[in-house]
Amino acid sequence: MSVRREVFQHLLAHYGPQGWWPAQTPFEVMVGAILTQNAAWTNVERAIERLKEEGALDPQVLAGVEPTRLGEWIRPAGYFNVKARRLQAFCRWYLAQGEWEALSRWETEPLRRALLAVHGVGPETADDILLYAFERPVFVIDAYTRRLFSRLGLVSAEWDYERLRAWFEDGLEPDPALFNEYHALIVRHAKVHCRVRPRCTACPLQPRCPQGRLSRS
DNA sequence: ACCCAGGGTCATA
DNA sequence: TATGACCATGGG
Repeated sequence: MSVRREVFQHLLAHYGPQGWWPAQTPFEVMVGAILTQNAAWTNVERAIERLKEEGALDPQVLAGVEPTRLGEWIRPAGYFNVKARRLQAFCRWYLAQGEWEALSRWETEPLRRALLAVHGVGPETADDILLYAFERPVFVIDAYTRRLFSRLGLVSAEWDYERLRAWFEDGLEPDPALFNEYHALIVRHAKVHCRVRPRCTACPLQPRCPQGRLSRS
């Protein structure tokens, strides 16, 4: 069994299933993936709740609304002017491609490249969408994943996004449910254990639990 | 007061 | 290709 699989088993045994992505529809996943860029999820929840209240959790509505008004709706998520433009750029593309039903028939690689070509969608956001909205076996790399696995000594801190993603995908079965749970568990471990309990007395990854802060690059 | 949060774009060298 | 500035709210 690969070490990638072992770490997963430890995390799952310790924290249990995380039930990601917390959304009712694939489109809500996509909106959340853009809104959560460098933002706390609790703030994103407020923004999404507001969109629901406004009847605006819909690509047609989001694409057509006045940008300043959309900015007010999503203000709690931070960077609201930037994210209003990103949401609208995404929705225009999403509608032009025929929404989820048409996009779900694309192969994963072309779909990934198309997502990356949308303004405001970078590698992590694209992979969030591929994994959690389209259930494709794509491993999401975030700052927590880098920190955890580099401090475990399993990867180098110098590796770029694509190399890290390939390392995970090459060492695991290409199972969307596995990748779903794994990424969620990494986020849970970073938040609940390393930040809230910095002394690390009951770490599921003993004896080398990674601690410390994320360096702001 | 500072640090961080489920990042990405753009200008510059 | 690789840094750095910039975006902005809310919680600990």
